[in-house]
Order: sequence, then structure tokens, then C-alpha cells
Amino acid sequence: MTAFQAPASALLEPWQSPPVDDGDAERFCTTCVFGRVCLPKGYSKHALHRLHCLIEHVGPFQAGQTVFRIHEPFNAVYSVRAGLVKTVLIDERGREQVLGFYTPGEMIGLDAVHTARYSCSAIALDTTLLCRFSFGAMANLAQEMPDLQHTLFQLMSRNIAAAQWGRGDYPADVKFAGFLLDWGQRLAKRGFSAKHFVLPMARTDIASFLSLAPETVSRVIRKLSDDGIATFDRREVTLLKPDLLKRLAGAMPTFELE
Amino acid sequence: MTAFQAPASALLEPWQSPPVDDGDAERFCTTCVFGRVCLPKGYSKHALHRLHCLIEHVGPFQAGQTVFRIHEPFNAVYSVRAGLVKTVLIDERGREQVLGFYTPGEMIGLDAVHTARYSCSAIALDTTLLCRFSFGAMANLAQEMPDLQHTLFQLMSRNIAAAQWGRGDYPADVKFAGFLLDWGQRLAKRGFSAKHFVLPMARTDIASFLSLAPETVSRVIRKLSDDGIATFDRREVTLLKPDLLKRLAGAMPTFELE
DNA sequence: CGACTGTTTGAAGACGATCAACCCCTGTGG
DNA sequence: CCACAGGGGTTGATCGTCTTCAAACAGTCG
Repeated sequence: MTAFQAPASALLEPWQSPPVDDGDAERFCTTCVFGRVCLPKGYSKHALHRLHCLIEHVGPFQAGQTVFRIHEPFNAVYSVRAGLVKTVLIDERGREQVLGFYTPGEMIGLDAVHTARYSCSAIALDTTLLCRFSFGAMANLAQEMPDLQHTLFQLMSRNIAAAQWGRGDYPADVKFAGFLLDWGQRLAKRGFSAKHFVLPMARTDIASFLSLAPETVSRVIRKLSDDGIATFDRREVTLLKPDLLKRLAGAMPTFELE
Repeated sequence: MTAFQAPASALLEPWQSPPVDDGDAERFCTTCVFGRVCLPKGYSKHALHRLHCLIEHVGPFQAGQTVFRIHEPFNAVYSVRAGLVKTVLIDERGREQVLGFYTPGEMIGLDAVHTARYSCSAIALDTTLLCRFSFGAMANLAQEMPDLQHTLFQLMSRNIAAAQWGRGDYPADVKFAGFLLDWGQRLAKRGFSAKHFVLPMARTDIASFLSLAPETVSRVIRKLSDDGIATFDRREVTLLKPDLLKRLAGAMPTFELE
């Protein structure tokens, strides 16, 4: 188990730096996706201990560091505890395609469960802490812990729905509006503001994720600013007229991710 | 359990109409995704019986019929036994976005497991037979049958990877080439030819899936014909130069789906 | 302070969408 | 048996949006 270190984001505003609880031998970290599995239920100390032993805290990864690489042997999946991770694919010409962004409570690597190798690469975008565990071992344990099995199914199902986000050809401003709203919602779920937040990833990564050129993203941002719909100060965003934004994004079918 | 009826596709060439085995009380249908779970292993007759009882054979659905609709209460997932199903989303203007095509052995509805409602609609594209079961009940049973649990995890994982297929902005011909090859591979996995096959879905559906206009698909097809890379006779396709096709599609990152 | 990366802005061009018309095939009904 | 209607598919011409290329700019870190 890795000793806890304060992430660099501790320097940021309070609403940007969630407190991280590393847990202890008997009680799980509250930011962990498995928190709800073991805390309230009457599992035996033994079972909880086995669950706890399965999970290895890794990190911190610094921005730009690779968590795992595509085609590497698949040994483990990761749950984000703090920070931000992107998953990417590289095409023939070396251009990166961003598949998704993962924030605390979300899980990476589940798309490799049916293979022997990772099917994408994962790269930290900020100082990042992760929980790492063998999926096979976790599945074994889930055999005895119905709630754990349920949690795994939920996580995988949500991953399917998330992977379908943004399918379809829509105007650049629509896609970007949808992205802003989705990001706000995900933050809101963790108790932060859905209207005033940071987009910790580079414009380039947003552009890639939305299948747009970085220049186009830049122009959309300018348009949203000019129209008074939102303000952008470097990577800080404030949504001034969320209703207009929703109307924009409404052109695109939305996925309710829970 | 629904009585078996020969699908309309029985009129087609032999390589288009897979034999369908409906199974019996003790032995599972060989086309079922769960076939491998119960056949070789030493499960008790009782467990097998419970598994069997969980699964309800439904259909046939005729082309155009809806299997389930988005936002309907989520009661069950479906495994395709014969035929073809598409999953779709409808946007604000009533335009359909195709999320995926599902052939025998593939499972629909897994993206709704984490919700109370279906997150997309499923529509049969051909005479279709399905296996239907409550995911919750299946998960309960999986608690006692490790191989069943494993199968479910595999299916969900593959669904995640499949949902990521085709992400990114690539030229129309590249996307279509990738689609043709992917379709061929899926058929090959079921023992059919990867070079000579039928695309049972409408051009419109292919276009929507690839985020293209139907006209564009049509033009790409013409180009591939003119270049002697493949021939198209209505919905029948023959790949003449698969290597060239692969070079085309290579521009796009490929997902190895198993 | 100067190299570097990430971001913005501008001008030109390409690709695909759209619109409109036509064609083909199928099924239907007189 | 043929006429007709209708859906799906193809073709052509035009237009828009986004990409591309090029350059300037801003913030960061050594």
C-alpha cells in the first residue's frame, strides 16, 4: 500500500480539491467506489479484510504519466481516487483519439476484461491517485459478496452507456455544450458546483474527445463567450446561462448516466 | 417458451441461414451465449434447470418491430439467437442515431443495468429470435455459478469495447471500409465467409451508424466498386481486395473485439 | 530571460450534408 | 397482366461547416 501524498491540486481553490481519505485496515476510503459495498452491510471482518487486501493504492501519477498502455498484458483494472485520467487510442499517423475522461469514483480498464490485453492506453492528466486490483480476484470475491458483484455490474453497465456518449454527427457548438453540461453534472454528483468549475484537460484533449480540431473548440469557446452564455478564464469555466446551453445541447440525444 | 418458426431468411443462400437449435429442458441451445456455461461443467441438474427456467425464448420479431423502447422500465436483457437487431437513439428532431447492430450471440440491454429504464431502443431488422431474461435473477444465479458470472462479465466488457468502435472523425471511405471488415470478422467468428456476405440492414442504418449521410455511403460504395475493391449487388457484398480495404481502414484505430 | 507547449486568430480549401430529382424493385389492386 | 404507389437507393449540383495551414500569442518552466 502506497503512502498518501497530498496532490498538487491542493494548491487550487477549495471547490477543486476534494479531501482524500485513504482509509485504514478495517474501514474503506470514502472516495472508493467500493465504499458502499462494505460500510453498511454486515459482512464478516474476514471478508472485508480480503476485499481490502485485494486493493492496492497506487500513485501519485504526475500529469502526462502513463497508467497502462494499449496491448500490454491486462493484469488489473483501476479506480480513480483523486485526479483525472484520459483513455486514448493512437491511429496510424500517430494521432491521439481520446475515448474518455475519468474522475474519482470511475473505473478504467473494464473494456479489457474480455481480452488478455488492454484495449486502450490510460494517461494521467493531473496528479492522480488510483486503486488497482486484479479483476479476476475481485470477481472471485464477488462470488461470496452479492453487493460487490452488483457494484461491478453497475460499473460496467455505466461504462457501456458512457462509451456511447456523443455518438453521432452534430455541430461543434452542440457537442461542446453537451460536454460542458455533462462535466458539470459529473462534478455535481460529487458535491461540487455544476456551473462554476475547471476543465482540467487540455483543449487538444477536449477537441479529440469531441472529434473536432482544437481550433474549432477555440472558436466555439469564443462564440459562447461573445454570446454571454459562459465565461472562460484559461481552464476555469462559469456557465452564465445553463438553460441556453441545454437548449443547444438538446439537439443531441443525451444519456442519463444514472 | 415460444414454438420455433423458420425465419424468412431460410429462403436465402446456405451461408446466410444459420441452423437454429432451440434446445430442450436439459440441454441448452448451442447458439445461446450461455451454451459454454453449462455444457461442459459439472453443474447440478438443479442449477442447470434454474438457469434454463430463467431464460424465456421470445419472438419471432418481424423486421421493423420494436423489442424495447428507450425510457421503458428496464425489466430484462436480451440475447440474439437468430436474426439482427439495431439499437437506436432519437434526437430532438426525430432523427435516428444507430448505436449498434447485434447478431446472434450478442446481448442487448446491458447498458441499462445501472438504471431503472432502457437507455436506448432496440428494433429488429430481420426476422429475429431472442432469449430474454431478468438481469437481476441471472445475477443471483451467477452468485452460485462462477462460470455464469464470468460469462456476464465478458459480455459486458465486450459491450464496452464495441461501444467505442468507430470513435473519431475519419473520411467516409475509411469508416465504411472499417465497417465492412468488422462485419466480415463477426460473420467469420460464426463460421461464415468474411469476404462474401450480406449486409442485412438498410443503407440508411449503416449511414446513421457511421454518422454519414445515406448519399455519402452510396457514393463510397460506388467508388469501391469502380476501384474494383468490392462488388455490391443490392445488399450482397463481395470483397475482392481485402488487403486494400484493410489499408484503407487502417487509418482508423481498430478494436480487437476478442 | 528564452525555449516550449498550449491556445488563439485568420484565410483558404476540402469534405460531406443538403436539396431535388430520378431510378429501381416490390407489392398491391384493378 | 399491367398500372400504380411507395420505400429504399442512386445521382447530380450547390452550399456550409469544419479542417487545414500558417502565424502570432500567452503562459510556464528551465
